[in-house]
Amino acid sequence: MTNDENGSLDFIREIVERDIKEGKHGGRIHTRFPPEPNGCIHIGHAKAICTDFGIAEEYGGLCNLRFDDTNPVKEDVEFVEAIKEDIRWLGYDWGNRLYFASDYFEQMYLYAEELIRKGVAYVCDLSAEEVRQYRGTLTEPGRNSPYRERSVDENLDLFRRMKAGEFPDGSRTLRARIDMSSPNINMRDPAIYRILRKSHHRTGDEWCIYPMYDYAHCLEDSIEGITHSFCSIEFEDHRPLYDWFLDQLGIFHPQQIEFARLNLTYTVMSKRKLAMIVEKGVVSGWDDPRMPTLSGLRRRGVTPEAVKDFLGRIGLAKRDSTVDMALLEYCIRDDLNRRCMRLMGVLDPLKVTIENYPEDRTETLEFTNNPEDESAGTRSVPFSREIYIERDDFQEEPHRKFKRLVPGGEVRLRYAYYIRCVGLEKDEDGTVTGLVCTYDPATRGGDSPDGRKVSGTIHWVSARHAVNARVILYDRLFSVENPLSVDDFIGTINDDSLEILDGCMLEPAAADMEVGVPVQCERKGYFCKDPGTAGGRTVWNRTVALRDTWKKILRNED
RNA sequence: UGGCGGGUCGUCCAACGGUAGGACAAUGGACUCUGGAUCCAUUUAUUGGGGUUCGAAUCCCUGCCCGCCAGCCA
Repeated sequence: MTNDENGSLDFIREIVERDIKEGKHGGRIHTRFPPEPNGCIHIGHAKAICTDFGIAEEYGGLCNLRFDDTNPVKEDVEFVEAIKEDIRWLGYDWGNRLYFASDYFEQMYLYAEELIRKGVAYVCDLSAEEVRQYRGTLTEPGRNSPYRERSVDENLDLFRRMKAGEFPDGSRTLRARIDMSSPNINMRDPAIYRILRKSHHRTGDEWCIYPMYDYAHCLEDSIEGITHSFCSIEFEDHRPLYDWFLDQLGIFHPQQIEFARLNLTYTVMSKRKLAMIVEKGVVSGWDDPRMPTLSGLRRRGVTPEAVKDFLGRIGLAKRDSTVDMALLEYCIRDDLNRRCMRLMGVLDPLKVTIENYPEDRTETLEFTNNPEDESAGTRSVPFSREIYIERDDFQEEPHRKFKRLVPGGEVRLRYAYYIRCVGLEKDEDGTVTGLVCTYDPATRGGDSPDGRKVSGTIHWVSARHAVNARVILYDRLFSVENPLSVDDFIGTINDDSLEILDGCMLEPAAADMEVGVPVQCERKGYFCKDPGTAGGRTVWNRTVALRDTWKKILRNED
């Protein structure tokens, strides 16, 4: 993500380059990625990760990983390891700079006492409800708290007793003393500390007061010597507060810069909403291959390179936008096309008997592993009298533009032989249950010596050698571009987002494929082996389908 | 209706006072032992109105539209 598709710098990199040029912070670049450990990383977070880590990398700087764990009621250790794994998967390294906001609780407390001594923070006894009433509204100024004029000594005494656990949860807060009539509601004496008796995943019961985000975050950045603090656009009107705390304390002052978060069509990108569909069992978990989470994409077979390519293409700006899922799919195909080994896999098998091929014979044919990459070499694939082809590669009464197998017609079996359909078997319902074909021995390898052409080439698998597997087809999780445009976004879930196919027939090489490594099943799409199994058979996830021009032809006829 | 931030092809991003360009998508064609990939071509945009200027997407004024903010969440 050096720059965007145009070769021009995004506004953040412009700022960074200017700061380096002007020698700000001695030309030092130090960023941080500050996740709250309360959910899994999704591709929207990946945009932030690639901005934070990517920019540090590009400009010879450092990026810290810091868990922003200031709210023990929402956070959980289980997410800490998962988040670290996702960042590593993207290819980033925080070295020995793994931090937790909770590491700084003592220092933050000391800074708070300093604010009290300066007369810019006070202990307020108003209840949460009262605070709300005093705050005013968007159009009306707030009113000063009756506790706003307490003396420094009284505030200090009260704050220390808050810390000592003398007061019940929620009974008091420490607030910044700024301006209750500020048009920016964030500046209307925001809370700095709340009383909360909840065991913290790292500090246990050491604290019963916890700092609020606005107060904690700027301090965390300052303590770590962060030069550029990137965050999403909704924090823009928190920036005056970020700056205020730092200025009051007179400590190292990082620059907060906001950019637009990523939205994608046909999905949702909020931890809360993703958590909801996990909890409701709409998907199998955070790593369900339909989820926009990094663990979901990974399980589906998407590579970090594809994700990073995508992120590089969408750019970095302030205006809110919704990127077309088709672009992500393009990036995935583009990446996989170049790297993936090809395999023959028949998803909906139709048995073909080649009547002039000896019953007891098996021969070995050489297949190209990847036409895009000669170094990928070749492999041996067995051929025999009975094979499977894709059911929809045969049409008894062909569409006028159909180029595959038809009664009496000839087609090429990929890298094998020309075959001609000479008969078909049907059950009592008239459903085709098998085909009888003849092959031309002279076309071995797939070329005819007489130069005659066939209209199409289809894939196949030797019946006797096939690996029987379950294949799961995934589609977009939601049926509408913007699920949040309706009241009940759960109602727009795409009922066809998952399709289980049993009895799929894969060529023998499939058995040797590693879990999670995507391959291209020619003419069908990209697939990878899932960690799970079904009835002793392997399960394959479809990463993404190949572009399907045939489907488009049919669609455009309607 | 208070504040802050935004409005450029269908979508995303450029153009930083000097020819509005790229990518994806779409459409048409070429090629092809994957109806894949590749290649070529085509369609489509500066939020309205005023100004400043030789010249405005860009600067100014003024409408309009969109997003965010009234947690003791982050």
